[in-house]
Amino acid sequence: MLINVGNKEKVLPKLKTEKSSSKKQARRRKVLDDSATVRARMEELFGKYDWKVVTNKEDLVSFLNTAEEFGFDTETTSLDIFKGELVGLSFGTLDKCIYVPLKHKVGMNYRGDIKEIESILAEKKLFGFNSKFDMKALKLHANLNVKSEWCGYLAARLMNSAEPSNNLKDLYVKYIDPFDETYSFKNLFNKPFDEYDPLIVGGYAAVDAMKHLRLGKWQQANMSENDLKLMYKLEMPLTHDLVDIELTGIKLDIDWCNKLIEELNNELEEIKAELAVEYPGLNPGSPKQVAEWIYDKLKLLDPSNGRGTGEALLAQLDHPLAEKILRYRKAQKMLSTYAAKMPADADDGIIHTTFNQYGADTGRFSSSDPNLQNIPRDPKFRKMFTAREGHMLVSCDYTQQEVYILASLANDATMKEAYSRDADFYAYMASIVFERPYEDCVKGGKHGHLRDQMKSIVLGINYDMGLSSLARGIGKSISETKEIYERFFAMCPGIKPFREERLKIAKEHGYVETILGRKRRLSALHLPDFECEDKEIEKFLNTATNEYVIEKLIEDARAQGIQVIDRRARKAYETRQVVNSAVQGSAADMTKLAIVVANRDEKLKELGCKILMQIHDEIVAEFPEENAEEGGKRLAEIMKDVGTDLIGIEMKVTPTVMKSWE
DNA sequence: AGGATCAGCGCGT
DNA sequence: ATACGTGCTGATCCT
Repeated sequence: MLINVGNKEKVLPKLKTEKSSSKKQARRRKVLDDSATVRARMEELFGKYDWKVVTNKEDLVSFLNTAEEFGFDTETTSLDIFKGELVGLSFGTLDKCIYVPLKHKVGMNYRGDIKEIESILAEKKLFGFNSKFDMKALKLHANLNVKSEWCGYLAARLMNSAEPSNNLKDLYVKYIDPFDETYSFKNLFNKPFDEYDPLIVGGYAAVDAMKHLRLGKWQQANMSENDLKLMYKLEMPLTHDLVDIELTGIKLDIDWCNKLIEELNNELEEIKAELAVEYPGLNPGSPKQVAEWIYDKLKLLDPSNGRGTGEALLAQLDHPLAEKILRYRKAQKMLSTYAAKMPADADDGIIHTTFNQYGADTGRFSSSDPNLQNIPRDPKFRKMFTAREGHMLVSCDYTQQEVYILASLANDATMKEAYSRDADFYAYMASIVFERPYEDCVKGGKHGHLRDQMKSIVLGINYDMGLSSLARGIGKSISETKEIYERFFAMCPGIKPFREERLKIAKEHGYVETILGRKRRLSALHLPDFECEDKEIEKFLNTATNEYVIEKLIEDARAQGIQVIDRRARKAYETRQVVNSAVQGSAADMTKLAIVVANRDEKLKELGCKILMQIHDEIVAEFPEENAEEGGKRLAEIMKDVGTDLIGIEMKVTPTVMKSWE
């Protein structure tokens, strides 16, 4: 496995690490291009390991008979399994490993059908790293069904959501062998793996399998009981489900895509023609050029607040140029990211996304290549995705999933009461907090706007919004907003203690937990606001309360060349993450568990249910037409029961049956 | 000329 | 000083 997943810097935008320089160095290292050099480099890296190439069934079976647990790995010619080939397969014990070449263009390949070892593999515990990729590749290209016991990537994410790198090589050096050299496919090889002789490069593949086992065993021995449970009850079953979900894919309505493409292209041409007349030379896709027109040539805005050209800013301008730019960007986005992108990514008219089941540090999924979790709400674009012949799509979504979870985690009597009534939640909450009759607070009622305000406030609580941004959101003054906020906290007595309790735990232990005990690590909350080489200044800064005095002191100290570390922004950021992660991460727990349970439900199996995708609080599945109605009900029921069991509040799930997604 | 990376932007829950 | 993502284009740096 060559993918480096989930390895993004997640820090305040301003903070930088020294990571980029080492990457540059790696890039400069000379690529190996002649076989003698490759041979020498392979020997240098893998000569110390006990590895060999296996090309016949007897040797393979006899190796597999030596142990019960193996690391495993696959080699492919592309990270997109639908474009690439399966080139080989490797297995490793803790000290021996083998490479089984399947489709090398040079040297000898395995003689026989690898499918024949399926039953042997079923008896073994296979440790992978991002093993979903390998399972997919084996299933797609060799019809070989494998269920991995362990995924080192998922385990690493569970053990430390803030791990600086989730790359196998980095984890291996950090936890298993500090003297092992890190290397990557790219700086070892300059042509596809199948163009090398397995006898020369087999070590590269075989050793990874061994490393997978070594890392996995270390993780099992060192992770908490609860993390182990999450692996075995949630993430591993889920990763097996995702193999099928991703391989199944979702059908595209190509004709409809083409229609959208044509429409958008026409619109873009029109706008470009209009722009060319009055604003010659302007590329509307270039923020820099747009800024030049707005700030320099037309002087529509004063650049003192920066030279941004974002939507909110342009929309205020009320100028034909701004209006055209916005229309252009919208159409360009819809075309390049959606309408044209989907058919381009499809394989035989089917979209196979890749879900990263631990994509976010909260535990949420992400989706890529293509991302199916940010398809525009506009039904025009959702309609690109359609059910197969004779089938229907069923979409089930949790109603206000995160708000239910907030009510449960905070154990807030008012919010729980709101949910126990069969009423509009936000309208009910508005009627309590603003002390108005419920009927007046419903959508379209006399005080319907209070419902909208309540919605913004609850969203604000979830993101731990500051007063000023909330005030902007609901269109009130800061003091009015403050009053509303205070009334909300008074009427919902669970919320404040919940925040404080979570924050206290986070400060003490450095993490916040979801309902299933998934941990999100935070690094700065336990540290003081300020650190300074001059301890007297440090003490003063950390005890002072006057904002102005603090700023002045920092300024003076820095002017004298005294370093001051100011963690206030980071700590405020992490404070917001504490509140949100508990809720967002618990929501992720809920939807993940629902998929696992649904995929094991006998009735759904009988009904021919195939789950196609997850969009955080929504699961989309496909059923044979005649079963869709019943299947939707069953899927919704399962989701509801899983959620209700988890949080102790009756969840609501709405199924929708449709031919195309909407 | 073409690849890698960054900034700015905008789409979703 | 609103949480979590992916990915496009253009700009820029590098080979």
